[in-house]
Amino acid sequence: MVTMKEIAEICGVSRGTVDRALNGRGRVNAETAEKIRRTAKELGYEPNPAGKALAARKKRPVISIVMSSEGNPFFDDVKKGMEEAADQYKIYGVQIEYHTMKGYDPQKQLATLQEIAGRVQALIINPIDDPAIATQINSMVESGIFVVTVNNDIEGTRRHCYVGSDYYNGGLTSCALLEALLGQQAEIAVILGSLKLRGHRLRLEGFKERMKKVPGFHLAATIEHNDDDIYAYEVTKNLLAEHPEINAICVLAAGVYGTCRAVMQLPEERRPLVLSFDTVPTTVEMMQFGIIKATIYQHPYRQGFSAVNKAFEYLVHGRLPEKDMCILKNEIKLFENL
Amino acid sequence: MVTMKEIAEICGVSRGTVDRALNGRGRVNAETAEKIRRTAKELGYEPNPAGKALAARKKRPVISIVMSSEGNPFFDDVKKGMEEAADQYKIYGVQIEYHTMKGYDPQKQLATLQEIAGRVQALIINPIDDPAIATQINSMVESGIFVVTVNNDIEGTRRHCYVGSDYYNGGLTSCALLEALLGQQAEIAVILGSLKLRGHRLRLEGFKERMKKVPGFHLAATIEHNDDDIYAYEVTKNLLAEHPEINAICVLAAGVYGTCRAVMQLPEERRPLVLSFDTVPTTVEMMQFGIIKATIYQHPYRQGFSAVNKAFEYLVHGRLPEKDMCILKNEIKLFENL
DNA sequence: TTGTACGCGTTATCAA
DNA sequence: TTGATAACGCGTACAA
Repeated sequence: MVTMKEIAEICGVSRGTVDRALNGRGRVNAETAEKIRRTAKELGYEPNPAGKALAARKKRPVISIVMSSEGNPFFDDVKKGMEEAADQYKIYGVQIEYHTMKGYDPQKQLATLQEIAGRVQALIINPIDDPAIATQINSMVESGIFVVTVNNDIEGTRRHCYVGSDYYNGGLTSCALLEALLGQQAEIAVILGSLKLRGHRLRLEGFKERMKKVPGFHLAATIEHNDDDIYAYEVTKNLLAEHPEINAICVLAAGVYGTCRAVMQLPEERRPLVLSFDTVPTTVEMMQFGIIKATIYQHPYRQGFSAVNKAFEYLVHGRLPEKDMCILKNEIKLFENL
Repeated sequence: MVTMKEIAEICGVSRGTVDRALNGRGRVNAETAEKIRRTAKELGYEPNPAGKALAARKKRPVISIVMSSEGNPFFDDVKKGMEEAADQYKIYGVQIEYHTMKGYDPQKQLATLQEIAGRVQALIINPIDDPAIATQINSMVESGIFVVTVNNDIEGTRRHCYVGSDYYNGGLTSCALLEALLGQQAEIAVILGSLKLRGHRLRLEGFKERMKKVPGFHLAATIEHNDDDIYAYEVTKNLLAEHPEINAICVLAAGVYGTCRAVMQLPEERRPLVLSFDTVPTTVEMMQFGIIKATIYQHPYRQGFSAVNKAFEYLVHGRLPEKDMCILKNEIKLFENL
């Protein structure tokens, strides 16, 4: 473990000079700077985070979290992960503020971003898929704010990192699971919130791609319900009445409860197999009743924890994430291993 | 965020006194000590780890890791988790030493433990299930060493924490998965390493317990292969010849490859469904070939990382684990979501 | 362009 | 029984 002090002694300069050379703060002779950087490299110098943390303590950097989490129980665990991470890092003087909202109105999210833009050092956002948001994110990155997208990514931005699941793979996995459970023949209904949402689109693409390997799979219907349980209930009820041949329902996003309530109205022997995503309380309840056979889990707690962790590592230690994607695996859960 | 300095000012004493009072180093007046402790509590004082790390840098505590990992690829990921955690913590001056061995000879592990007993501050062990080991662990705990069992627990000890999966639940999950994939009828062979190993026993118990819910499930054979692939191959071959009615094989531990090679010799339409545990390279290969339908994953990387994390938290911050068990979930993997 | 000095929170040592 | 002081590694304001 080499320290700046040691490097200073070796190079015959003061600690201040080493600091300026290594951190590119200018005001240092080009040759000596070069020499310092070289010896630092040779000796494998790495700054000690503990020292950094102590010194950076008075800066009190602010991490702002912007999420459309209200009324969406999936985000309860994401937030728990964020809070526990924040708790672990509070001694470093990092401050965290939450901006939660309900629904996916781009203007509303944009307004929040504009409000915080000049005030925060890092942004963790569950972005709404809209050009105005992308533009705003880019301008914030430009101005030196560290940006992490969480749970959903947004294209066309220079955000530093995405933390979340691989939606396309989630669709693949859902279809593969269906094949494993049901065999080669199925009349399938796919239910999702909205094709306007990038994640839902990607899951559907993955699902369809995997379907190509199973000639006996037929997609009887694809339904959008705008994340509304009541609407999902009505639509599913009509669907099952019109298409009694359906023997599999894959809910690729939210609205799980409404769909399940519709399925429960059928006599047990006529109920289709139901697959879902996530493990919100109502989903767990439906697994307990045997209505949902299996669900795909995308580690919400770890998403929240990792997102805050990336921001923290940058703000306190100046470390950029190794990869610009932190992908958490899609896991399959039966009731037994929830 | 209260600091010792602030407490010192409030109580009208020096930082040194506050240090002695709060850390029970003696040599401090009983009344002032009490006063200091009270105000610290009132103000919610918590020591700043960054300061601690800096100050404790020269102590260089040693964490010793004892594992029967050689020749067992499952532990590759466990070790990777340990190494990355160690890397993250090296600035705190923690030193890590590995003692790996091959096989499960209690005397050999005991000798290692006796060698390190007087020299280390923490022990992370994948314990062999033997009374002599239990006794030695207890005596080490007694002498102030922080002990974490990893991947396998051992009964009758006062180890501080266990990090690993729930084996009983793994058995439950394996059987539930079989039911989901195969329906209510199955002639099953269960294959495991050794009933002398606690984890294997527990998985079998869980499996049998879950079987009670499915009257059509019949356990045709239970086979031990002592974690030897060649032996597993031979035994499986004989088994399949004698019991052509077997349509499901659940490998509850290692020997997966040998079993699969035997299954591959059958014509495709006569091959039983195979379930396994873990995702070692040979298992992944067999999933690619479609021989193994699904496998149960117990987060080896996170086991390693968490175990080192617990030891670190104790040695550097003096924090005991909140719970004496850190259970990582059993996850179900198809080839698609590996 | 370079060096000095202080502060961050904790622990350890030595002097009073 | 106490207090003062130095040290740990880094950042920074200020002096030279």
